Amino acid sequence: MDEFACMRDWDFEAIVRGSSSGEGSDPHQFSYFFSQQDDLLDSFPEFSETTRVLDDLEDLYKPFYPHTLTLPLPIPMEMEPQQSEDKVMGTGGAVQVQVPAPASNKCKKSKKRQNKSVVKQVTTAEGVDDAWAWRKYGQKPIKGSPYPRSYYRCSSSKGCLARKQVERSHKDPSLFLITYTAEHTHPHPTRRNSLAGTTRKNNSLLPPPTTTTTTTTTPHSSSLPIQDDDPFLHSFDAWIPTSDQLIELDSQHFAFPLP
DNA sequence: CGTGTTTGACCTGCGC
DNA sequence: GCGCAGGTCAAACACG
Repeated sequence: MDEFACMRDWDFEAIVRGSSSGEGSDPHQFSYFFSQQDDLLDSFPEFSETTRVLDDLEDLYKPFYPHTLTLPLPIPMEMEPQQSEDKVMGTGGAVQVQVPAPASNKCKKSKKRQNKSVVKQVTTAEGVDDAWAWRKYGQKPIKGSPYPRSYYRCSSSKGCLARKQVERSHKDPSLFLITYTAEHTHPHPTRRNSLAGTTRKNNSLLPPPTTTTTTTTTPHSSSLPIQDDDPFLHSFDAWIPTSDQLIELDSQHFAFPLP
């Protein structure tokens, strides 16, 4: 019937609001990330198509992550907010990798805003609240994936350019891939601006309305309705470190320190 | 009323 | 140049 009906069962806000918040940084996450990378690519075919991010990442980081693993943590956070091309950090069971900017036109499929992004892989089991407030501004179905991609921008501060994209792995629905773009231009907020409008109708912590999908599949719609039925909804926010929160591992690589 | 989500339309980059 | 796909805008609406 509605091919995309299943999408409604996946609430991306679960990840947007959720994900890690900087604790539990485990260097082994890096190895996990790369060991999972093939699967990750399978899970996100559109990723392997639209960007060569992960390939680049592997090339870039494989020589480095053993070094990262041996890093004594915590590390004094004294680094200048360097705008490095790529950074690496791991938080709260999630894996984050700063995606290097594609070299000029090397990446054919690269679109705008490829300049600076962090790819973060998280699972639904992860979730610690974070004070970043994200405002959803779009959702699009992604070719090759049954799950739509959601687009969020930081609403903690006006003018903040931080954005993130959230999409779910169709192979392993417990995995989400969050891509951060740009950095927050403001201090980490202690609390949200407001909770108004954060939930709609059938919300959050309610159990899924067993196949009550009021299909509004507009043939040409770029957006798909989703249900707020994810138990992790509102439970946490995704976290993205500012440049001054990162620890420089070498001239190009960074990690976030354990608390 | 302020802030959030939803969603159709529009914009832009890329491949053919 | 055209079509496709991804990314963004903005109006309408929901919620506290």
